[in-house]
Amino acid sequence: MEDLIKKIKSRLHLRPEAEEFLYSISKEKTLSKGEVLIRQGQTVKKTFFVTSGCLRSYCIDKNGKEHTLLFAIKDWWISDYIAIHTDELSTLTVECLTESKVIEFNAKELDGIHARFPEFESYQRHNLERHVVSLHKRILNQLQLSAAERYDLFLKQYPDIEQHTRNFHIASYLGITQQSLSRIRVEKVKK
Amino acid sequence: MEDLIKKIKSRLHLRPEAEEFLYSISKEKTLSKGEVLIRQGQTVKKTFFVTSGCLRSYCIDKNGKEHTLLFAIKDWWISDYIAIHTDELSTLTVECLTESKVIEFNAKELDGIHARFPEFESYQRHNLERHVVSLHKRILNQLQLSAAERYDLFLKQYPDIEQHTRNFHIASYLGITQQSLSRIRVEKVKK
DNA sequence: TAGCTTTCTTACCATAGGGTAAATTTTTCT
DNA sequence: AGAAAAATTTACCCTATGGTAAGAAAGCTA
Repeated sequence: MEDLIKKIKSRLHLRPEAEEFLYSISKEKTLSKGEVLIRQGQTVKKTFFVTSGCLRSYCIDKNGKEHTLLFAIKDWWISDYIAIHTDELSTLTVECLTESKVIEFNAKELDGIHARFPEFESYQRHNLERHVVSLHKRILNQLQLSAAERYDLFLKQYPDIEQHTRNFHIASYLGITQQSLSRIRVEKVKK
Repeated sequence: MEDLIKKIKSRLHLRPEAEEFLYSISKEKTLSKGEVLIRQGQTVKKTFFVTSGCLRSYCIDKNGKEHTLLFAIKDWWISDYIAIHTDELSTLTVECLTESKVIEFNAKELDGIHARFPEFESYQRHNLERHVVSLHKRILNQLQLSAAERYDLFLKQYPDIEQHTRNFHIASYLGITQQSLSRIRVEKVKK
């Protein structure tokens, strides 16, 4: 929990009452590899702040293939925000890729922080703006880069994620098969 | 400008002073087809609310190919949010696809509305949350759907956009060439 | 309406990446 | 450590999409 408090404090004066509120609605959890926090098709009420380890969110398409939306490591949030903000059933599964520690929140309760402590509004707005920017960039990269270029960029942008993931997770994030990724890796070594 | 005021009022009690503030920092513009509002490589200070017509934002890759990030029609906002929120030069070009009317804002000035009228914070947070959801969905669609499926979905989701755009614009949004889109359209008719 | 420009279609061949399956390597579990 | 399971690599062929180029259609402009 200290990690989250520290992260918030780096950008916001955190009143003791607000800190207390956060403690009162959070639950720290240690998860083992393979554990599933949210399962496609169920209702989603929770959101998670990662303090160690690595998780990913992905969907399973009609042919049973997995497509990774997001990896989350230390200091990232993860959930199914599509489900949370549209009140639909989850389209995503969130699973643990390594033993991890997370802080669990009920998303609605956490959202209540904005009404109680309005200073969180602009903090959260800023977080969302940055998230939007990273999504815009990802879409543009997907449109204009080859698979090999996307892989290079991934390694450069997220060196800390690669350590925790299997290649087929990365492939499913890049939008290619693991066989293609394997070929790309071979070509890289040759150079 | 009434369109924007109306849109805001549908979700927020808009104080007269806030409405006045919006008027004081906005400028209505009529644009002709082909006009460029933001050009790749320049600094970006403006953001636009569309009241009629259609615009798009796109980047040009190292081979000169265009990739469309967004179409904007009535009641949508458009700018280069990557540049605005990272203080970098624009990676995007924003151009008019048809004669259009927009309301122009200086992005920083507009941002000041949150400090002056804090009720806009949660309004904007909600807008950003919905935007994030649509971007998540777009990424997942890009990962799991074929080009033909993405085209069908585009027509279904944005019937009002298709009227204003050329096919090669849509192709560059879907991540395919206009020749491929042409083939897909032929196949659709056959069925 | 004619002429010019842009967009769309079609055809051809090229290529990046996919699907299946088997062999190999790595990881996990006991 | 050794066995079992999972992941990766490799090979083969296949398919969706790309690139180029030319002709047809549509849209603009005078």
